[in-house]
Amino acid sequence: MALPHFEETEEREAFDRIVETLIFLYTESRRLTKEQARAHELTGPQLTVIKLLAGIGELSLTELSESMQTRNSTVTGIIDRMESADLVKRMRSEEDRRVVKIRLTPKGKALAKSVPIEPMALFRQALEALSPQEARTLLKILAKLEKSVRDSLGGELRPSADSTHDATTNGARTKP
Amino acid sequence: MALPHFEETEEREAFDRIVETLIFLYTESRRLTKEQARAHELTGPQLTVIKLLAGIGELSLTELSESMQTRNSTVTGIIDRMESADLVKRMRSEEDRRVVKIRLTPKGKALAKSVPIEPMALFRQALEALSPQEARTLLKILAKLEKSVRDSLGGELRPSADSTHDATTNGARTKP
DNA sequence: CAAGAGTATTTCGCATACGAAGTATTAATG
DNA sequence: CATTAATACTTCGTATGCGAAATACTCTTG
Repeated sequence: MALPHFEETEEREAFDRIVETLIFLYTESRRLTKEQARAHELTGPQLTVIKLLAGIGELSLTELSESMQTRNSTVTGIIDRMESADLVKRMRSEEDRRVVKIRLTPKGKALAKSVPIEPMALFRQALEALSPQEARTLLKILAKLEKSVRDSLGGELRPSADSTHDATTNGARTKP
Repeated sequence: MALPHFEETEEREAFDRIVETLIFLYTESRRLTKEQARAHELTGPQLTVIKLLAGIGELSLTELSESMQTRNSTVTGIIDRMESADLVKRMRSEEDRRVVKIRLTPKGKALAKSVPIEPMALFRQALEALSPQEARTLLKILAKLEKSVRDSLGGELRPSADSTHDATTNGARTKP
């Protein structure tokens, strides 16, 4: 417990800078995604929905909300607006009538093909500045942080999110 | 240009996971900050404002919005609500009458002292799981990413943000 | 010093984003 | 089989968060 005071302060500064930079990267990527999506009459989250559905075909509302790391009530609104714009349609599941399946309409599919932008493209592009070695190291450290966060959150986490890594996330994986 | 196809795919996967994890860390930290702030009748951004002002004393609206990495119009609303709650007060600057200076009220100061939570506390706490070596490496890689993003954004960035590192950010630095 | 360019904030409309409560449906329990 | 618990969504109210336009003021130039 007798850590030199100097190093402790230095570490605090480093932590501050890490948090700061992380917020910058996230915020700026999001902002640019939104701006680019706007050129195609879409919002950021709507672009994410389109890319997710184009890759997978059909998702329930809950699957969508988990992939996008938001709550169901948020996605309900997004899908409402996309349905009004005829980009997407809702269908009740046959097996479980509580479930709503969401699919692209022809218009939605056409749009998915014509829009080249990936969600969080800015961030992806920035990653190419890293050497493969650095990318691996970054991933390893982030995974450790993720584990630490999940442990400290304990039971508070959304149920599905704690298994492996299949939450497809905002970063719409075009081909699963 | 003749990279083995295998490695290229692998790298894409790694990029996806990095983006995914980053979003997870940001989103979950934000969510918990909000939840904890609520115990003190505050929202997440309001907590950030309070911690920033408690550390520095007085900030203009633009300084606040840069520190929080949001737009002026967003902060106007946050300050409106905080002013209604008597947590903060607006004062016109003497030197430049366009500028609005924002300060804590006595009630705001009291609250700042009684609330132990730092914004993004979850994320800060997770950082302690890293070794000093890992923290240094993470910071270095994130800095590289930040530079890459700033370069590709070019002139699009908010003017003040490209100087050094004084943007205090969401991660309210209590003592400047 | 007057006209125009530039800056700081606000206002407005819209789209997330969240939690709490409500509804419909399915599963679990006795 | 009837309750009760659990799950999937929706609805509602509130708070961001953003860009575009308006307002008020300051700085430049001629």
